[in-house]
Amino acid sequence: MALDNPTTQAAVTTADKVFEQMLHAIVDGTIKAGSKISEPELAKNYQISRSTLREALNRLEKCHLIERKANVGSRVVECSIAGLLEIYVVREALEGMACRQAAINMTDDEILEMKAMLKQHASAKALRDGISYYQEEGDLDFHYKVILGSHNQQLINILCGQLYHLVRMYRCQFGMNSPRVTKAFDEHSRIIEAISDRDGELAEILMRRHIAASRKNIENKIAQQQ
Amino acid sequence: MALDNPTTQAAVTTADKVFEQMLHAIVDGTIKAGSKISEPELAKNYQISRSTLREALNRLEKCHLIERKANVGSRVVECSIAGLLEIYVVREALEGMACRQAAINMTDDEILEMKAMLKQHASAKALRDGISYYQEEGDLDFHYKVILGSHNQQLINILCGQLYHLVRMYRCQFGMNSPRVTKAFDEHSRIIEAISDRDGELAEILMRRHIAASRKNIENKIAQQQ
DNA sequence: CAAAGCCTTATTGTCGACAATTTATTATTA
DNA sequence: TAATAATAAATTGTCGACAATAAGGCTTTG
Repeated sequence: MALDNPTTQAAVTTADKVFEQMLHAIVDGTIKAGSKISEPELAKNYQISRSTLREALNRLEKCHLIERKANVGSRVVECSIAGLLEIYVVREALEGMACRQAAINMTDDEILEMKAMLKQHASAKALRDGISYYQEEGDLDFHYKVILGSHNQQLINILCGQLYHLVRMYRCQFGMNSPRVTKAFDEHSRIIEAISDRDGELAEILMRRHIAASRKNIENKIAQQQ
Repeated sequence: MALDNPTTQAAVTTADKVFEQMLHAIVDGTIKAGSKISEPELAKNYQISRSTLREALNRLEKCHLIERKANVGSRVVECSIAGLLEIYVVREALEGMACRQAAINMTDDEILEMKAMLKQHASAKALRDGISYYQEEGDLDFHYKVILGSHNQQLINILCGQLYHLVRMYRCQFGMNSPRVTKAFDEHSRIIEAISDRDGELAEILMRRHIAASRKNIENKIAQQQ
């Protein structure tokens, strides 16, 4: 499945399974943003012990999806405009660098794969233009592939392991089917081109612009609403 | 104390205290890099239950200081040249952006504080030139202040909360008293100047060069040794 | 003798209960 | 009545024990 996280290995332990269930629930808002987490209640719901639940909570905390205070408890993070913009700033820096590294470190096979993926997205886009949900998945696919292509384990961990869960949460809860799909698609093409040319400097610049454009798009939307 | 982490609140629970003890032990190599962690053994050493120890281990995992495999156990991370260079790449991207944001978001008071700190470092440096341990602390102080000055919670969490423990670990275990102290000091000055001028673009460029210079310095050292 | 399979041992994952702390409620007092 | 103090309830932190899984040593077999 497109949105599965390439850094997480298959869930073997029950804590892992509960973690994944809660992950989805938090991302899609079933467990509401900002809500308090009651350990006894959730443990009963999932029919597990509190120890196991706490293990799952620790994994969620690693993704910055919940926050814990000693002797007080856990809360799901809030989704605020300010928080969203903060994430964009981090993404601009990190994915820009990931893109530069990808231009250096990607294998030729990986580049071919990316081109194929983009071609597939192109036809899917032609098919159902405007409907953006699949495009959103495609967008994440693209960004994942670039990040993985950096071959930098730290970058991969931070971006795919933690930050992207938050990104998905915001996309779900703020319902972003942006009108940028077509433009974003072109930008993706040029980025792949730069990577293919092994031009790390250009690749970084293009990726940073690509993400900054998304951020500005959001900022404009907000400005309009007010 | 200079090296204390500004993002971590005072340790109240015993798991917190054990976490801090293990943190120091791992950073300075008392608990060897790459070594396996035996839960029963450590629990006995610290005279706590395994549950509490596991809580501490989870915090260490959040800092990427240990790695866990399901049903197998935890290991302290290895310190490799490749791993160190990976961190520099991430720092170049993130601290560069943090510096840009600091130029935008720092208060005038914070900027004054940074200037004062630098002046203090200058006198301390004149006093004991060449001895770099204190300078290392000063260096971390400087970088911390810039990161905090970004006023971006995500940046602060990633850099101060996780990555900097690893940075300190590498510094301790690879024993880096680089001959770059003087040069680094000048670079710090120029960065603060750019921030003071509210020139985010320049501030980012200077910080990226500053970190890239450190990375290249290491790469050269390695190249010489071989 | 080497390799595969089984068994023993040790380690990790999970559970339920108790202790410590916080939060909510009630009672008291100015 | 409002604010404070004391008390009760609930929640989190910690503990020790059991179950499930993996690692190491042993036997067996080709």
